[in-house]
Amino acid sequence: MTPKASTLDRSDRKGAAARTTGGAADKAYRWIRSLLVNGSFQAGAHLREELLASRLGVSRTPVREAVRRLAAEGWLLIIPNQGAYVCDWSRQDVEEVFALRAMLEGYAAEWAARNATEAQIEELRRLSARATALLPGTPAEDVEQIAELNDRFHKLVLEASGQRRTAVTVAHLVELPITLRNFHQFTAADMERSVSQHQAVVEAIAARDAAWAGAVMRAHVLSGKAIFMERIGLSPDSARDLADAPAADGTADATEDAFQGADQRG
Amino acid sequence: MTPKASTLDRSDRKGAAARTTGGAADKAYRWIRSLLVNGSFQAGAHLREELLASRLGVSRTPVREAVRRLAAEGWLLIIPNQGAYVCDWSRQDVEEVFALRAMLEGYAAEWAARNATEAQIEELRRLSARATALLPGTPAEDVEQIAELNDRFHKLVLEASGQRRTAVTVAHLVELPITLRNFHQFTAADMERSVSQHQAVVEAIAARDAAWAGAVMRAHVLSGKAIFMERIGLSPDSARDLADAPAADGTADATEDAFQGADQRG
DNA sequence: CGACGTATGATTGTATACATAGATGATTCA
DNA sequence: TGAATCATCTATGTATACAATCATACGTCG
Repeated sequence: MTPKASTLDRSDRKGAAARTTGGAADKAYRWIRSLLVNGSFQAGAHLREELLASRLGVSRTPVREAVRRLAAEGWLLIIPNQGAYVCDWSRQDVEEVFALRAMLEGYAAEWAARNATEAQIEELRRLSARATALLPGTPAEDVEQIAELNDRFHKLVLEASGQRRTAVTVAHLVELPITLRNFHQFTAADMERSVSQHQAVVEAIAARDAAWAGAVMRAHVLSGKAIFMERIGLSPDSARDLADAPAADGTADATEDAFQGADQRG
Repeated sequence: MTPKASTLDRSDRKGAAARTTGGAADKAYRWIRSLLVNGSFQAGAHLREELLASRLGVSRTPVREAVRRLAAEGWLLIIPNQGAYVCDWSRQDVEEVFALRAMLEGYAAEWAARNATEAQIEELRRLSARATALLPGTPAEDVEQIAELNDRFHKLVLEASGQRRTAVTVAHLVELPITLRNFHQFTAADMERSVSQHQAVVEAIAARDAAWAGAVMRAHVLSGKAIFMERIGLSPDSARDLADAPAADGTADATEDAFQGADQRG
């Protein structure tokens, strides 16, 4: 069998084909990414290829590939002949990402209302219901679960839309530190509202009402933005930038420490 | 000096710092990309690292990096342990890209109306005027010029918007075979309309009317889509897909031939 | 005759070694 | 003392060699 499917599953396929045990490059990618997600690196930190490689027990080659991939996805900034630095995010960047997500996911929701299969709608209902069930307690551990359900919900809407380029584009935007760590900042009330909004999205899609679905989804995303901007102060504008971190006050040590909290699920 | 600037100039910076003579990886990237742009590879063709490397006189390592980058940008599809294949584009994909561009560039135009400096507006006027001046003749060579002006115009609007993530996102969408090769399909009338639409965009931005600017830009992009969908028949649906090309009817030879037309500006 | 299992060849994936550019620190001169 | 230059050193960039994996083709078995 030769390659089928035009375009889409680029990343999906790679992830799928190489499952969990895939190549060393994928392992390195997932590992470094997990470190970035849970904020183990401070913004502006310099990632050294050899250090990462030795930590993972692989050579620099696959680490290099992983780093390049992460840079392409917006996690890292690569300066030629100098290395990879953890990106910092200004208030402007954050607002923009949410605005883009609102547009794109709203668009996807419209198409999902037209194209979703009954099975997909049912699955959306189930995800929504499971999140609802987890709401009352929210004993810290469940937050992780809800975040996971939230993630799957949004991905499923994108998939159900049939708009493949949109899905890929959104994936690049969503896979950002802020967005991922976002959910942990939600209060119980916030999560309750988020879950009920998901229900509204399902309802709109099930009713095959594209305009409604789009509007609800846009509102949902922007509502998340509002919560996020409120919770995280994110210093007034542009925050601190990468400038002085690199090697001044022992960033190397900080980088060292970062590895300890890592989940090496390889 | 340590890294400044948050986020944005990721790719820009790399391109800038490594100018034209940069590293071998950049050279390979530009070379392969140019081959993809002018359609030297047929859809579904299998790109072999070693062949590309020997053609360019470098090792596989930088070629590998270039290929991964192009895959991340949507030009190629990488299948683990198998290689990189040139992506094919279905009618669905094309329509989607235009729809996304309309949304994103419309959004950018709105912000450009708010944030553009007088100098930027003046530059937009100049670009628009130069394109108008080239219109009458359009002796095949000028088409290239107009396409170039068109490109700069759109990029400048994105820049003037101050929305950096949007600019990066659009760049990923625009840098697609169809979009690039699009302009060559325009008739004289098409180009005339396109140029006049640019003028309208400038007018709206200069008037600081965000809603107007956004609407005009969206109309402009979708108008381009209409022309494109009409000119290129793009077989009814999904076109041919990658299936049977790889090695059946001498794809290797086709790949060989592709290199001859390449502009090695390295 | 068809299908499955196996062997071979080609290509990608990874490791290691070397070249090169940038940063850091010392040294020297004004 | 300050600044500029140069040497050294670290980390990235590239080349090469080796290992693993997949596709193709053949042979054998049912």
